[in-house]
Amino acid sequence: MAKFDEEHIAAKLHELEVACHRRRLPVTVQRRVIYETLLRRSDHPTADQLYADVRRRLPGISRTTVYRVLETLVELGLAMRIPNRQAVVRYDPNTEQHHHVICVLCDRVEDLEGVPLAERPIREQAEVTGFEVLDCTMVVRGVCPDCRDDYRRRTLANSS
Amino acid sequence: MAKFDEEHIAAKLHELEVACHRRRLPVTVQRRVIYETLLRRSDHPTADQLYADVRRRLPGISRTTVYRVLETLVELGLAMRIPNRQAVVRYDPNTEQHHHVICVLCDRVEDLEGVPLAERPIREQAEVTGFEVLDCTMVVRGVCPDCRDDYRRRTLANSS
DNA sequence: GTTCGTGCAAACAATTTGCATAAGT
DNA sequence: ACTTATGCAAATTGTTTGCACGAAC
Repeated sequence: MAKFDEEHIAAKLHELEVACHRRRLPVTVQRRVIYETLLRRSDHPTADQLYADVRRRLPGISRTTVYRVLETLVELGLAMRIPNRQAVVRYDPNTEQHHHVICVLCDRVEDLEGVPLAERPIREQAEVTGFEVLDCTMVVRGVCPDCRDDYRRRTLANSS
Repeated sequence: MAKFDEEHIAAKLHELEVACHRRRLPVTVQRRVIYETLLRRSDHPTADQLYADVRRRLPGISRTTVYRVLETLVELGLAMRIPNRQAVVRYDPNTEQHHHVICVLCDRVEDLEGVPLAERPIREQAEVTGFEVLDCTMVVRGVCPDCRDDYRRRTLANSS
């Protein structure tokens, strides 16, 4: 799995180069390191979490750059923003269609793979509104295992 | 339709009173006016848009109160937050299950009613991750009619 | 009368912008 | 050489908090 990961990361970094060349954007160290850092995390980090992480390899990097590079990655189709309930953007390097569960208490995000979505009816309905559909994602709100006890406690307190 | 709307709004305002009593929360003017204003809009307003609107009826109201009351409405189950790509929260007084299309350019939100979602497989998959599922919504990203030309123009420019 | 809400001002956090400098091509 | 990105500091935006006063039960 480790070897596969390295191969996977190398392949993805190559994709970054190709995408940059196609758009005539320079392949900077920052872009490479930020993308690689994002690829190595599976926890859908926020820009600030990535900043803290990237800083260890590039101590001089600025927070601004992290924000800017992440948006560039989104434009290049190499990352996606996850819509979440808080006013913090989270990023995911997996741009294949998949869904997310978000904990309503701690805001943790988890992937839901292998749920083929019946997109057809949604696309059709969306086109009734005049929208041109780009993609659809399921956002599942829930309570993660770590917060379950806390959640039960609160719910009981409210219904009293 | 107008008469129905008024009846509908009266019924919903009554729901607010019931919900407040049940939780032993005072039914304040602000709560009533903010909820009614939200009910009369179908554009999924942000807290700030509602503030501007509510101000006309309650000139002395503070922005803080609008934010606080909206969160109370969510807790009471009378409104829901819509996850959107920007760092701005939007509110919807329709708490029935329904989905949303969001314009990637202007961030406008439209309802998608009548798309029965096959929730079963999603819930099952979510429970594999250990999450207790509360609800699931489809988030469709797309381009609204007003932004379509702009979008086509940008896309062509990028692929050149 | 007691509890909870409201308004204000100030704090905060996440994100964006303008501009001079430094890299990448 | 030329273009585009980067780093810094400052500005902006959306939202939250502490506290004194006022309204609802």
